[in-house]
Amino acid sequence: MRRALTTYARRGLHGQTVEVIARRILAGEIAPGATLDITALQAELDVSLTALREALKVLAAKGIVDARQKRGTFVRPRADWNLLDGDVIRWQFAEGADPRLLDKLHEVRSIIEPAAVRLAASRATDDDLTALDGALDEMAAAKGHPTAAVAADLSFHRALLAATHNELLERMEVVMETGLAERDRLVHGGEPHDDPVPSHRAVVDAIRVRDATAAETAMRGLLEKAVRDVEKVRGKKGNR
Amino acid sequence: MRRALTTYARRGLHGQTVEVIARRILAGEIAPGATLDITALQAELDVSLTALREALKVLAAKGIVDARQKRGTFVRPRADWNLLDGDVIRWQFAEGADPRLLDKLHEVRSIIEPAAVRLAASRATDDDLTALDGALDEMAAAKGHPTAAVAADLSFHRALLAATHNELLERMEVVMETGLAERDRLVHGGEPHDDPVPSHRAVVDAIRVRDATAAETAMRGLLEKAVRDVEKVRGKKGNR
DNA sequence: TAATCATTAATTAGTAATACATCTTGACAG
DNA sequence: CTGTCAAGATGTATTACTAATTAATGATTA
Repeated sequence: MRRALTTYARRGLHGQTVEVIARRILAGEIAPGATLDITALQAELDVSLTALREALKVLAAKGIVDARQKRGTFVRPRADWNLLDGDVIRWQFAEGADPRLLDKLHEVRSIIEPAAVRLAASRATDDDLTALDGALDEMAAAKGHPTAAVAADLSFHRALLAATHNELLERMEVVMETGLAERDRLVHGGEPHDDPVPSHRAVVDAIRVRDATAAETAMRGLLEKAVRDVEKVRGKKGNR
Repeated sequence: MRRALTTYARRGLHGQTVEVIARRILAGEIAPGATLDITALQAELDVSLTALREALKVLAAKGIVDARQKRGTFVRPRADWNLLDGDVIRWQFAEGADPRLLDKLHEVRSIIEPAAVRLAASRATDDDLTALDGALDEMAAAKGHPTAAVAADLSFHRALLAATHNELLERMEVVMETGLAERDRLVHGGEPHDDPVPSHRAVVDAIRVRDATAAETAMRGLLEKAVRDVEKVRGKKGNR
């Protein structure tokens, strides 16, 4: 059930190096098109050239930087970044994040999930349903424990995507994961929430009886509630 | 307009090393869970340890391998792979590809694109429409030139996703790109095709007049045609 | 005996110095 | 004005080494 938060290995000195450079770029501190001063970075971060290069290879693999002989290592245009990469999404939230990112993530989620429940309704196996029930139990048990509630929410949505039996849809998890967690973080601290279990159970029940339309409707209900929750918090905090 | 095919830098000896190892893993030659014999690989590919390690960093960044001290470098379970990464998708098609991958890609496409045209209908700017018209022109000019036709098709779908003004949706391009290209490759060689321009123009026209429903309908028509084309070819070739 | 803690060994992580390959720039010739 | 070639800058790769991490093993102690 437990899952790694990052794809690349974050262990060791080298992992920190990746994080530091990535956050600088993602926060806009180093702008697209700018060439990285390798020697300065090396001195500042106090790492060897080899270690630094390995860190940059990770960023290159995610489309963030590119190294060209004689021209240097530079930040690629944002259009080339692998925004569907879990690490890239996470780094964006780290600092100076565009608040609209959350809306964009939600937009993707509200495209994927209604379609996903339809597929789940036609393809879910007994194991999938067991996993979904498990997530509901987890959600019920998490009442009053914000961290556990977020984890349960993620479990539910993961189980749902898994029930589509389409690997690619399943991996959309990374897009939703951070958004979901961020939303939960934002929303918590508001008034105590109404029990999320019934609304989620409605989705599972519809999948169980293979009623795609009912499942989709129930899911759209969840999505609308998510929007209302965020709007409520934003309104309170005076954000637009 | 031209765009890099890979995200990581494929230049140099190192780039080849990544490709070789990636393809072996993606083709199943090195199974998930297996530990890589670094020294053997080094000898076989005739590269230095450093170069090999940098290549492995690229794969690590895409969630394909993980290196743990004392335990070795091993292939991560497929569930951890960044399947939404353009390189990973491309590598899967390279050899021994699961034919169902194409169906999965199409499934994602048929979820994303109808939703995308709805958004495009409400958000497309004049520039977006110009880009779409340009893609239609390209498509018209490409008549009889398979390669150019594929390129034009890709331009169209890219312009469409761009018109949603959601970066994340825009990056779904990588998921569709390879699938689209692969489908076109598969389908060409069949009988001469009917002109694709009118059906695509219908989508653009609906977007221009901001008729989301008409745009969605037109898009679903395109998607169904895509399915029929592939089925026709598969039936002919005796594939199931 | 069973639990705990220290030792060992295997393997990746990191350093450093150096040589190599290749791309860009710009000079020069046609 | 255009193509070719040389120089130099800079990323790429090699080598050899040391450090850190951790699974497994064995010793010690309750």
